[in-house]
Amino acid sequence: MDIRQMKYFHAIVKYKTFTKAAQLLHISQPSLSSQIKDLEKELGCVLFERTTKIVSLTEAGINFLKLITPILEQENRIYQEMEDLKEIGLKKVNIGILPSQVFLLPKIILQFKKKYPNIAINIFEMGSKDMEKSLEKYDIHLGLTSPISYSKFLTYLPVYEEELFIIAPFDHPFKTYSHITTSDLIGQDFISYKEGYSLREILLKVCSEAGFKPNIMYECGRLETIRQLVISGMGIAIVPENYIRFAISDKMSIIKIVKSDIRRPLNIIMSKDRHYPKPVHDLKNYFFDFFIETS
Amino acid sequence: MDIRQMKYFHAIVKYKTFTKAAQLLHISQPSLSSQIKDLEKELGCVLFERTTKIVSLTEAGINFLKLITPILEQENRIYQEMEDLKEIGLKKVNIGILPSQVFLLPKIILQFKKKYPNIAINIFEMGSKDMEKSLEKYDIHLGLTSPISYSKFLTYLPVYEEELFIIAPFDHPFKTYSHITTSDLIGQDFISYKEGYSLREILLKVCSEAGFKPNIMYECGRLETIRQLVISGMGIAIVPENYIRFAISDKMSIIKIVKSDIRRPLNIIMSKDRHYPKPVHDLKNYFFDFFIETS
DNA sequence: ATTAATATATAGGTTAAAGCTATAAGTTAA
DNA sequence: TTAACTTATAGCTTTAACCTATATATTAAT
Repeated sequence: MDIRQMKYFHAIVKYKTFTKAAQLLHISQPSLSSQIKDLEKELGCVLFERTTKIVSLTEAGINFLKLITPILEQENRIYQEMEDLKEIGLKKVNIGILPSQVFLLPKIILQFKKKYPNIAINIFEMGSKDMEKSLEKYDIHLGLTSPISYSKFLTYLPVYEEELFIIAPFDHPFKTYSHITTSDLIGQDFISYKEGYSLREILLKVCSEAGFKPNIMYECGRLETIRQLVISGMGIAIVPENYIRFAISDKMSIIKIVKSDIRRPLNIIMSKDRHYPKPVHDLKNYFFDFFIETS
Repeated sequence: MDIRQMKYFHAIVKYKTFTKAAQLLHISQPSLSSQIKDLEKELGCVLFERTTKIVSLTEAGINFLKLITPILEQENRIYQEMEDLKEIGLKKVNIGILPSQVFLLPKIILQFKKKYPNIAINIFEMGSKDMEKSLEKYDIHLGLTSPISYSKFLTYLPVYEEELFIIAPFDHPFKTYSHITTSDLIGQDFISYKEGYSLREILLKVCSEAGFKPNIMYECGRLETIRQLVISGMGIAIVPENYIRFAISDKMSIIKIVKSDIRRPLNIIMSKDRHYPKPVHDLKNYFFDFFIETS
């Protein structure tokens, strides 16, 4: 099967005769007949009921018509989109980012937009696991993440290591603490990120450092939800430095964790086997510089 | 551009080297290189960044990958579906029917299912105009309709002529009438089908017979809505015989229109230039017989 | 630095298939 | 019966997909 044959078939459906279709396709009528014959042989069923006066579609032909239509449409789209791409070079940059880091985007995006006003930035919020998958599927150009595993298809560029904090309800005993050590956390109820998010791994690591398993009351994928649950008194949660720096912090206590070696590494991750256009590299560097400046 | 080339491209993406991909495709490495080169020339952009050690996708390559994926998927589907069709011959029959006639379907479908238990019947309710369009697009095999125009691509098989009735609110003066003549309708408020439905044309014809233009209070596409509006006292409506025969009739008055030559013709319509399989012809005959039996 | 290994690209010839012209065979309408 | 129109067949030509052999380029190891 062949797009060319599909187009031939389509033309016959449109013009209702082989002869007319062949003319419009700029091929001879015998060639067209022969191609349709080959196609029918390959599919194992007759597509047209031919008489000398009229050509009609068989049931199989109708089905085939319905099946090839999206292919022909998509083929046209390919030519158009590749043409667009040639002119602009790059239409949009897709970036993956952890929910805890979205707050630092405005500054970076502003910087990027100044240099590349015509390139759109698409932001995809997701956890560490999904970010690696998205990169491998070429859905995003680069990601800012805290890796929980390492893929050989990706490059990991460390940019920062975040301190960790505890957020607690306003009336929680922790409100009087100036800082927290890991052993203070024993016996507390926790709100945690779900599987595939690095903060979950961090929580487990921190607790295992103090020698206990955390009592996780609730798991979710959105930082805002965690904040609401903490405020409402369901438990305490671990959050990273950048969340504290940029998020609204009223109605809850924020206490730093000290005397722990555990930090949350932030990496920019990119595909190894992908050639990136300049704007993407620039964006990567803006991220990198941002962390150097603010640390 | 060519599905074969798309498959070649896809294989290189998958196996990351030309040599490996060529092996899996059962062609030589130079042939594969040449094909990709041709493809790149046609598209006007480079798809791979090649070094001897690694092959990486360019931005254009990523885009191309995303664009061809649906085509490759659809191609597989074509082979599968055409294979299925060969075995079963016909998987489903699509019929178009007027909303006013759906009530007579159960009996006909039962009859059809007895003979063809493995063929599904898809029912599409629509107005006369849409039914002709659907037939011409091969979306339905046959339609039961009351034609408001005649297309040279369709065959029209008259099967019945319906009497016409008026439905009116329960407290409407018509409730005492044993029958209605067209002149009785002067000055009434009407609920009508919208453009493209034959009952709208019928209403206009009936009123013009009595020499006036109807005052249409509300237009809609669903018979059930019309019934509700009539019951709630918004106006009266013309309905055909088969609606009266099979629909629930409480909470409103139903009065026959007499001394009018106007009937509502019911036709089975089919494509002229389409080869129909036997089950469709049988279904057509079931419709035909049904009307002979019940008239 | 040199060499071995491994990758893609190029050159030139072979083969398969898509194309052509000419003509046959079938159908409809005058 | 014939003229006009259709699709199908026969046989040849041309295009392009494919091959092998070899060149070129890069990496890794000696």
